[in-house]
Amino acid sequence: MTEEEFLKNYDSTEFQKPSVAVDLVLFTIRNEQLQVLLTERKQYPFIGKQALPGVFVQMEETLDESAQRALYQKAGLHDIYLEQLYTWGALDRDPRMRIISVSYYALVPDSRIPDSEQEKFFPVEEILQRNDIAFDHREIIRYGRERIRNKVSYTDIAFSLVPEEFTLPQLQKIYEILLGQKLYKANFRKKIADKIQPTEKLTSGSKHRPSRIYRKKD
Amino acid sequence: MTEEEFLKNYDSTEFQKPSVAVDLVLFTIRNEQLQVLLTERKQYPFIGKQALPGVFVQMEETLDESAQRALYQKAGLHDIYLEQLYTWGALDRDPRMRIISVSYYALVPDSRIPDSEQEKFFPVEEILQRNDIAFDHREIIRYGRERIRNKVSYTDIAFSLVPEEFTLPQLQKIYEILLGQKLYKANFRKKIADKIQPTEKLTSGSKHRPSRIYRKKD
DNA sequence: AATTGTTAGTAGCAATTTGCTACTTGCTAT
DNA sequence: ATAGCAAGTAGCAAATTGCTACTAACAATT
Repeated sequence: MTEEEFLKNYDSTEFQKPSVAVDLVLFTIRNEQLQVLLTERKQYPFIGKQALPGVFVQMEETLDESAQRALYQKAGLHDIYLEQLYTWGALDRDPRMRIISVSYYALVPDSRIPDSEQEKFFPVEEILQRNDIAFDHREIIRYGRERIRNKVSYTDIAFSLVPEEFTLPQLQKIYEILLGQKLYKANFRKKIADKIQPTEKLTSGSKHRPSRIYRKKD
Repeated sequence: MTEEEFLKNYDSTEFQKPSVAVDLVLFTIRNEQLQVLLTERKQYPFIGKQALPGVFVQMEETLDESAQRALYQKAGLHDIYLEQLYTWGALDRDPRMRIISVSYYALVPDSRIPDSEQEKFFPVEEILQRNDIAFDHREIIRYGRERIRNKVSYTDIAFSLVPEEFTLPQLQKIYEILLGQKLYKANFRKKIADKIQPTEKLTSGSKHRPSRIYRKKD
C-alpha cells in the first residue's frame, strides 16, 4: 500500500469524537480592577447564567483563528493581545456532550472596548466568589488570572492593557493590580526605563502636577 | 422545551469534528544532556520517521488520563511529573485528517527509565537541528524545552529529574542543563537550602572527597 | 502673592541577592 | 608525605530591591 492509497482509504469517521470549542477570557482593567467579559447564556445548558464567550472550532480554521473569531464576534475586537491558556477536558464539563475547550485569554485596554460591550465586564474578584457561573468557566478565569500574574513580571503584557499613550502612574497601577501588590515608584521606573519612550506631551486638566506621557519603545 | 427535553434531542453528530490526540514530550537528563523519548512510526503518515508518542483521546477519559495512558503504554512509566504544555491546531499538521493535539510534557529521572526504553531517548539539541521529525513534533519539543527553562527558576520541577536521593552537585548540574548556564556553587546552595534535607549518607567509590546525599524536604 | 493640598517625579541609603574568587576539607593514587 | 581532584565554605564587590524623604508643578484658597 502506498501512502497515497493509505490516505484515500483512511476513514476518519471510524471513531466517535469529542467536540472542540474555544473559550475566551477577555481581560481589561477598569475602576482599578481586573475585569472579564461574561455573556449571558441564551440556551441550554445553564440558560440565564453567565459564561465566557466561546465558539466551536470549525474544520477549516486553526485554534488561533477560532479565538480571533470569538474575539470579533463576541466583543467586536480586532488586533488584541491573544494567547492560548489551557485546554480543559473533564468528562462532564458540558452536560450536552463531550466538549474539549481550548481556552485563550486576551488583554485589551479599557479605552478600546466598544460602547456596546461596556456592560458585559465584571470584576474577577467578585466572579471568583460566586458559584453561579456556567460550566467550569470560573476555574478558567482563575487560571487565566494566575497566568497573567506570572507573566507580568517577565514579559511586557502589562502594556497590552494600556493605551498607546500612557503615563507612568497609569502603567504602574496596571502592574500593581495584576501583581496584587504595591510597587515602589522609583524602583518601578528604573525597571521599565528601557521599555518606554517619553513624548513631549504632558497630561492636563488635573488639579495637581501634570504627568509626562510615554509610549512603548519599538 | 425543558432542559431535559433539550438534552435528549441534542444531536451531537450534527457537525463534522476534528479528532483529538494527546502527544507526550517525555524529558530526562542523561549524559549531561536534556533528552526526549521518540518512537519510530510504523504506519503512514511519516512511516519510518521519529515522532513523539501519542494516543487518541477516548470518549471516557480526561486529557490528563490520556496523557497518563500514553506515558504508561509508550514508556511503561507511572507516577511521573506530568503537565499540559500546549494545544496544536494547524490545519495541515496531520495529512490524514484534522487532528488537534494536546501536548503534555513529563519529567523523569534517568534512573527510573526501564531498560526496554533506554534506546529511545535522543538529545534535544540534536533533534532541534534535524528536519526529519514527524508532524510538528520538533516544534512541540522546542516549546516544551522553553517551558521547562522558564519554570525551573520559580518552581521545583528540577527535582523531578533527580532520584529521591541525590547530591547537590548532581542537582546543580540539572539546573545548569535546564537553564543552559553555569551557576555559582555557594549561591546555588543558599537558594535551595530550604528545599532539601541532608541524610546521614555520603557517596562512596569516587576517588575524591565524597558528597553528602540529600532528599527533597516535605 | 503667598499658602495649602495633591500628585508627579527624584535622591539616596539600608538590606538583600547575585557575581565572583579564593580558600579549606576529605578522599584516592602515587 | 604529597599531589590531584572534586566537595564544600568564606567573604567581598556589584547589582537589585525595600523604603523614606525629599523636591516639582499644578489648582484652589486665602
